[in-house]
Amino acid sequence: GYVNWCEALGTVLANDEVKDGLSERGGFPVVQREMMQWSLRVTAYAERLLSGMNTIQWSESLKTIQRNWIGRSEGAYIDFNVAGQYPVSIKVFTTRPDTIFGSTFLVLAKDHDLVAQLTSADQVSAVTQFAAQVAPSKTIGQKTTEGVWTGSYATHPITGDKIPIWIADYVLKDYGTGAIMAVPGDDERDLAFAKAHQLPVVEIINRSGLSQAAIEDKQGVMINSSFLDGMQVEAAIKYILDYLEHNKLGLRQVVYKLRDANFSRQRYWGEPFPIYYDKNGLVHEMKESELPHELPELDDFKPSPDGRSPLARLDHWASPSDGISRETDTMPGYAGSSWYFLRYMDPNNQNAFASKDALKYWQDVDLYVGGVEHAVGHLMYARFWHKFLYDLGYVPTEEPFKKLVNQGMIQGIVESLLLLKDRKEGKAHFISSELAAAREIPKEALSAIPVHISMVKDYGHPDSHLVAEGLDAFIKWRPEYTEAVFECFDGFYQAPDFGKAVFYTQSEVGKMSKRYHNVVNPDDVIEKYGADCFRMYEMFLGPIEQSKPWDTMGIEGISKFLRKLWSLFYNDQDVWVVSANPPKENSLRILHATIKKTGEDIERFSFNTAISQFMICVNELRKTDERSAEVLKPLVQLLSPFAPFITEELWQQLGEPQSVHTSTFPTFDEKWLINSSITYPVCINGKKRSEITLPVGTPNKEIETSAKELPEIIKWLEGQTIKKVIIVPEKMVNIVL
RNA sequence: GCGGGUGUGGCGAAAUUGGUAGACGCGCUAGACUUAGGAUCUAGUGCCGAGAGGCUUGGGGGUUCGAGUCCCUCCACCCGCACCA
Repeated sequence: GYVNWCEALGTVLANDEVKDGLSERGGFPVVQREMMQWSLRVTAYAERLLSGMNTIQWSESLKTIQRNWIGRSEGAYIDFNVAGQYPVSIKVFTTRPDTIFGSTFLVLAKDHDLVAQLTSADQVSAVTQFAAQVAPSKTIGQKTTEGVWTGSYATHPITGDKIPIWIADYVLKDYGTGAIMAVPGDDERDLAFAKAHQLPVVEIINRSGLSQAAIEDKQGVMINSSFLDGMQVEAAIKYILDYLEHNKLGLRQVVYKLRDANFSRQRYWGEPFPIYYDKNGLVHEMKESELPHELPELDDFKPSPDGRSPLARLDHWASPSDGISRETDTMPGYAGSSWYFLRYMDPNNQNAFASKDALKYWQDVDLYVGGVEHAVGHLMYARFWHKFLYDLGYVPTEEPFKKLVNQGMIQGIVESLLLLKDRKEGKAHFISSELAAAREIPKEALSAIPVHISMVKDYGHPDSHLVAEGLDAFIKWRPEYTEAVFECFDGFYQAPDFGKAVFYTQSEVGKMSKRYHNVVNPDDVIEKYGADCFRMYEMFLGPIEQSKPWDTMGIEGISKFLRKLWSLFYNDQDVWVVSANPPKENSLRILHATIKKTGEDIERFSFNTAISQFMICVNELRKTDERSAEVLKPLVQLLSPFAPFITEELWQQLGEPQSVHTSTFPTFDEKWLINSSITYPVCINGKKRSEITLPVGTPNKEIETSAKELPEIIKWLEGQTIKKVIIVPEKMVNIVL
């Protein structure tokens, strides 16, 4: 069949590897090309890939992306006979069979198989010319009404009317049947096309009385539709489907956008297929005794110019004996990524990918953390693959990934110099962002020229700016601006003398990208602050699923925290200060509160709040001068998933022979969490005016009396009548006036 | 156009079940120590106001003793899909 061929990459690609007619990797043009290829029948699992989503804990957005990709629609096939060419008929797909009486013409994709046969002699030149137009290969986002008449007519299956058959760009060959019955009375695109080519329009749905109902909404009453007249749309759909099926004019059908996935690549690096062809070209599987089938050694990995795999050049391998040839294509990357996690369950097994026992024990992947960019590629194929293995009885679950969390992207700050679009005396005129704001210069009058963040002083700070060195570096980097003037608060500066210029940059949150020259290399951060600090800061930035900007300055907060933590163990003379003395009550209270809070936070992936609790805990412990091992040991254990290196070091210094990472997470003791008194906020009409601390178990009556006696409250109550007093146990007091 | 999501201080954010909005951190301000400070420590820091006090979770409305949280409505931004019949 037809496949996505990318000349530049020298291989075919799966649909999810093609975006807007270009290869996702490299952005090279991709064309349709007829080739003999292996493909995975993912479509056979479309329905189960959809229904399975109800059983897994994935984000709604990710599920939606997969649902859109599968693209299920329920409708019908309807046959239209071609007038004068019996028994030729055109099968169309529609989700709105109820609108059949409004169908005034048919439209085929221009590469539909019947086009040549339907084209009349006098239309041949028009049709071939139109078909030959390099289809603005998926004219991105643009609707078009281009098309031509084939010269033929179809017979309306119910009314028997003759309706013209057209070809047009807006009907796609690879969706449905590649042919539609156009209903300009109820479809925007059909209507636009009908208007452009003066084709008749019949209203078939009365929407009067319906407010602003969108044209696609399945609402309204049928009109001009013979026996359907007067029915509501939903009822009409059901009725006409029964009618079509009963009279053998059509068939209920569900179609999907999802297509079978191409599984052959003309590359060296990939699993070779355990397949060979005999002299008649028939396909055979390799015997199990011949497995594993491994890639042969090769010196030159480039594809051969004829579009065949590099393996095809290796004659003795490709044709091991007379009349026998091997499959020389290899499998795509997603072959391995669809099941590697199963192998982890039993990595040394020589007989199977994993033993029954291992599979029974491990089952599936409990938690998968990954980027949303895999939504329609890897994550879809892995689910398909897993269901297939399940059907064969090789895995115990239908879904591979029970719970999935999409981590957000770390963004960067884009630092730009503002350039006035109007040049000053013919020279480029840059203006400090403070000045531009003060003068209220509109955005349209300015271009933002991204500047490399190494040139910016106080990068990430609100006052980020360039001084003389930065400006020098900038014009050296962008010589076209050598002559430019830079307007700062205290006047104009120009090369070569930037003097004491302070030129403020515009700072915006955006992607970290080479294009914006704002990529922060983790290696550099780790070099300066250490891996623990880097890791913790990434967790501290915000909720895991949210994209958030990297703020270089903020990392100091975590760095300070780790130094404070260290200072609980070593004083500033680097002397070990941990003692075996028992801790005081307050230390135990904060420790156990921290065990509880961070344990719960970890369970709900709220790492940023767990870290904030660690900070509170360390700050509290530092206020005392006790350095009790009884408190510090569990603290090190709590922190070990967050700062694995520093905690391992401290753990050893605490005299533990085993790794902290094999120790068990501490448990909290409820008795250290119970308070003897409670501080109640006292509100008047829901606004806090005072507070009062009372022993636990104070009866409501007493709470109320005490609250009313507070001086601030007395003041507010003066001359007012109390309507009621609400006391929420252990929470608050609200006096309603 | 359809679908998903997000709007809270100068910034990143917290508030888990309708109950003290702004925890924690950055930044900023003042002070201490210091030859020095881009180190450390202390205090302050939502906004308006001299103060009393008022205002405040994108805007407007509602339910409630009480709303960031629930309901209605509008707006802005981000992401995905997009001629899907």
